[in-house]
Amino acid sequence: MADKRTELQTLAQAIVQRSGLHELSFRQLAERTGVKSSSVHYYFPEKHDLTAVLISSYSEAFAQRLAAIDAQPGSLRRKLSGFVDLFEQAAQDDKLCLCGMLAAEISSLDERCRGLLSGFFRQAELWLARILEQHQGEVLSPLPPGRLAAVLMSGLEGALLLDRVHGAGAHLQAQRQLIDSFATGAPS
Amino acid sequence: MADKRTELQTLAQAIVQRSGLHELSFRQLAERTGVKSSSVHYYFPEKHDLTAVLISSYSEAFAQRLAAIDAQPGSLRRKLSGFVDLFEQAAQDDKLCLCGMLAAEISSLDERCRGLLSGFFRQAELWLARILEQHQGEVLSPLPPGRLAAVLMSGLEGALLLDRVHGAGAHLQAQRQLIDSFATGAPS
DNA sequence: GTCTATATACAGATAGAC
DNA sequence: GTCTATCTGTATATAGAC
Repeated sequence: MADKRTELQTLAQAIVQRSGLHELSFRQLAERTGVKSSSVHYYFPEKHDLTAVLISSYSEAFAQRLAAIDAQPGSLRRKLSGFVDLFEQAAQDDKLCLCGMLAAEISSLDERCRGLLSGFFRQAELWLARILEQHQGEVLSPLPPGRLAAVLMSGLEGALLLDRVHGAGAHLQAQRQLIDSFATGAPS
Repeated sequence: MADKRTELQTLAQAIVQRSGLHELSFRQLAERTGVKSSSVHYYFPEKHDLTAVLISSYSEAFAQRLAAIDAQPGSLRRKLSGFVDLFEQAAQDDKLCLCGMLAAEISSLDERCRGLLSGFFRQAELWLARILEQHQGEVLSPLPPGRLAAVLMSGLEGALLLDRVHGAGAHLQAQRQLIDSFATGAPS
């Protein structure tokens, strides 16, 4: 681990993705990284500060992965499959999307964090809508790109949620089949 | 309110649907119903007991609404629209589905509650799959009923989640459009 | 940067009087 | 059934020494 701040942040993110913001405590964070809770407050004065950093860095990492998908050419189906892979990675670690988890806990977030959260979803859906528009010839659906983007984002966040309760990956798999049903493997 | 137990249960359900299990405390529950927290423990000895009752009664009420949809004949599109209405009602109250919320908080549930939660989703998806199968002539989708049921359930739970953050009902609306795109209004 | 020590608040839960 | 009173644990957060 590069430094203590990064170590704390990485652990905090994993805890939120697995168990939620309420299971994240400065004490636990301290114990599991070998410092005292007051030291955690040195890096992140208040819990809202830590939360905001988590959302920001998660959004940034997500954006980079989207850029990586953009970088190499491919069909719509291939690109959307790459998008689903981002969620699959979380699922296989028994995690939710950080922002999906925080969306459920929105009543505990301050205004700043709510804005960052909203930004994450806007970013993801704008990316999806743009991809769908760029490959419109490969879309076998009457839904306009923005609507289809909303369907996919809801579906993927919901699939992560439900697969932890029930179904052993079946919900994410069903989302893949939905995509295959409207995205042809045709020329880019 | 019929009796204190019912009053407590009703309030508890609303708190969980709006803010989650962690925001539900025996103290708050007591204050807002005019008793002391020890009285709440009289009705629900432990928090897990209250949680289990909430899930059970929510599942039961949900099943009754599904039966009401079954009761009056109609096209697939009409029935699925009635299903979405159940989620729409929660959304307009700024609530999530109780079980969607608890799915996010699964790490805080005991085994009994997890089983009840799983039962809720199984029930909902089996109903959807049955409806899709009964109206298979009206389904314009290559996905088998079970898969389509999983897609819809994920999508609706996710839509409730995302609409609270971002979009003012757009995600639920997009789910309705998805349904309209594959469910013909054809004869029942 | 990390520590000790502490303030303050609130959580779930129980004992026992009435 | 409802109360008072209390136990115990944990949370966020801060002051100030080193």
